[in-house]
Amino acid sequence: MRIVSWNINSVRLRIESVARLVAELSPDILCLQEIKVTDAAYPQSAFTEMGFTDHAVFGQKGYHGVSIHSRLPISRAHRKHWCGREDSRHIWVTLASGLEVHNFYVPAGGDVPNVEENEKFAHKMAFLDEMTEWFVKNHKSTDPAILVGDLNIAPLETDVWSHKQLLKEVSHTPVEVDGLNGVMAAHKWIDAVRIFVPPEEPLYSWWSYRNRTWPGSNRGRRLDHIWVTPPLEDKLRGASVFTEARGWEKPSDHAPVLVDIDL
DNA sequence: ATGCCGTATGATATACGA
Repeated sequence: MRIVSWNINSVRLRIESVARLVAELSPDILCLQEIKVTDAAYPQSAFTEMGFTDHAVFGQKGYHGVSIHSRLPISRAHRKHWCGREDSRHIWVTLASGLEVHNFYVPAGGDVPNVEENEKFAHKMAFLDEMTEWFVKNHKSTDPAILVGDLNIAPLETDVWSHKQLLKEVSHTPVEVDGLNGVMAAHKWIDAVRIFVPPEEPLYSWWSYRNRTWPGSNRGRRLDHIWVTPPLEDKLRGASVFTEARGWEKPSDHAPVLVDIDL
């Protein structure tokens, strides 16, 4: 089974890019973030044409929004609000097999990495704390589960183009990395991509629009992740970032991430 | 410190992204 996760940065604007990705990678499950559209205006028929039979959308006007499309039967879809807000940042499905697939869009966190000076950063940190508590309380790490999404944090030194220069940049500050590692440790989440791309090797999934950083200077960050619980570790067969999509016409600033699991 | 570019919106400027 192949799962692909992609921050699409407007699904309506890039629906043809999604179709191209599906044609090239043939995912069984496709998870999108930043769809930036309401449920009512979501282009669901395009996904049916791509071969997906089951759909789950958690949209929002203008901002955020996440969706899951599957060729395998979805038994239940769930949508959850976080931090007492109405944001659409988390949708998850239970497949007929019992496997859960969680799709997240963690808050970006604004510019200033200080919870007292920056309300957006406080929201990001609170979101991580809630994630930690929620998974411990609501799920068992001994059950097979997959978590994907734009987590907006690059945890390893090799997950950014310059560890030293980004230590005080939101997405790579020590307090965010600690928060993300806390989410992982509490539920025994395993970073599937780093099983196949060694931690010593630089790996990015996002390159800013604001500088001409791609592909020339390659000033990227690995903000997009795929995690699995321990029962799935031995079933992992591959994982990678599909970097070339960042070079397509009118690209998203994020590249897709994919994992193959023997299920 | 700022701009760089891109997206969305009761939009011809503004908020947001990270």
